[in-house]
Amino acid sequence: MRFSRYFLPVLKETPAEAQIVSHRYMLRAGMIKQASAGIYSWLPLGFRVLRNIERIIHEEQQRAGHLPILMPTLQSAELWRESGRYDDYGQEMLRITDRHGRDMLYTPTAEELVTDIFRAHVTSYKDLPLTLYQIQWKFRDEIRPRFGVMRGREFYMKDGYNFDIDAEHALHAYNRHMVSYLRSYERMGLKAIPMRADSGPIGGEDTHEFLVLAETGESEVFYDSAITELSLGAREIDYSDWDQCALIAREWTTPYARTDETHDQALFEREVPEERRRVSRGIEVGQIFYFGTKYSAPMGATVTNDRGEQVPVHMGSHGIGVSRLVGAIIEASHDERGIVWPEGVTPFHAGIVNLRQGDAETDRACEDIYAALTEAGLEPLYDDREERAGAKFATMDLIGLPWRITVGPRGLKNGVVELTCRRTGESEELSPELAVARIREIYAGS
RNA sequence: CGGGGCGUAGCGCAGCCUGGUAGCGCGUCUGUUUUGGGUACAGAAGGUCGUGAGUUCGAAUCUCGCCGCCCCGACCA
Repeated sequence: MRFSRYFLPVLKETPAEAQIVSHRYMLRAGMIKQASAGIYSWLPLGFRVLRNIERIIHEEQQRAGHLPILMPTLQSAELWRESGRYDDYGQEMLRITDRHGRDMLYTPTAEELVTDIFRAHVTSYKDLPLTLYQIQWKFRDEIRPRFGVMRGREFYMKDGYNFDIDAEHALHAYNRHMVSYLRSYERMGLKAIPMRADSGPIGGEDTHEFLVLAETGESEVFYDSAITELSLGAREIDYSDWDQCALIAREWTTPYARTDETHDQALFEREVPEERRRVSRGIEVGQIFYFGTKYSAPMGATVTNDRGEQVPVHMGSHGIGVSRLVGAIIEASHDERGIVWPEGVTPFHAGIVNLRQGDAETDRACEDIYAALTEAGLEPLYDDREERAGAKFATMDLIGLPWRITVGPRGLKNGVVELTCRRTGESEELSPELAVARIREIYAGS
């Protein structure tokens, strides 16, 4: 993409309403524009990141055997009366009346609708296990939206639902989700810690929240520092292997890690040696639940088991805040100059900075690099504006592309360009061909 | 919803107290200049002062209503 043909309205000054760093940078980098309180439009750069996160989640969900579907944002109140949540959910649920006076609502979550789909089509234990998920807009009429996309009223969320014949199978689904979530966050360059949590309005018995450590987090968290050392890395995972999933889940849930909701100071002090105790803040970026037959029983989502009995299915649900993750990643990865995107979610793989726009040789060198990267299946952002070097550098730093190739007449005289890592600030001079090769290497396999 | 604050050019703000018909910086446009970390000079465009009513000869400024946004609290992916 050429900067001159892109829509990237960067701001030099910070809009007054933005309080936290991710919100400030998202506005300054031209990623979002507020439409009203807690509701945002996504501009091209922000939309790219949102799509990248979404893509990773889709890939990891399907790798775990889960099936993507898409359910409507507007739902009839009827199903919600059936589960009893129409009255329970409270003011947070946005209620709408259609022209016939029918009660509708903008979905805050979709247990009812997915259960309705399930009971209409699944009748035998032989069709289990089944896990359906979607990535869809949700609306929760928060009392006080704030922090940009971190606590919007409208937000983009992955929500999944597993249906299993009994508690043991549902437990495997729970573990499987934990592993698939850990993998997803890792691919996004995030350290997200599963923490024992409260179930809130979803209800249920077992639940973990995934927290990204950041000073601006809304939850206070208490954990054993050992947990931040854990990593899935290149481990081969077989999602149909109950033991492997259970082992990984145990690995991540054994060290003490809880939010203020469930924190137990005495247990914390008993279990964790003092030098490993950490008290910090975290951003919730996902949660998984097992809630048994809470919805299946009242809504009649039953199957016939192998003894010919009608039994309600055991269910769980799982959510990842996709739009919130955009903010959370920035909170976890930025410096005083701007965003530092992890390679997994970056809106463009590399930036090309032309230091002497209009100089025939420099222009051509930039075009060649641009073509070579594009040829390699990568998406560069070429800053071809008539701007001074300083302005171009400042923009690149702000929008946070992890790699930058700087091309100027001075270097070209010696046959070199500069390759700079946004995270470390380290630069090296090398030939244009080598610079392209290095970038290809960095993104190989992703 | 309780408490606090704000709404003036695309963005950041001053002007309001003490009414006299709107200004600064950045950005934008034109030209010249400059070119390896937000260049300099000259010129230009751009505002129903959130909105409705009231007071007044006269309202951005005073009064009341409404709308919107932000911050603190109780709640949440």
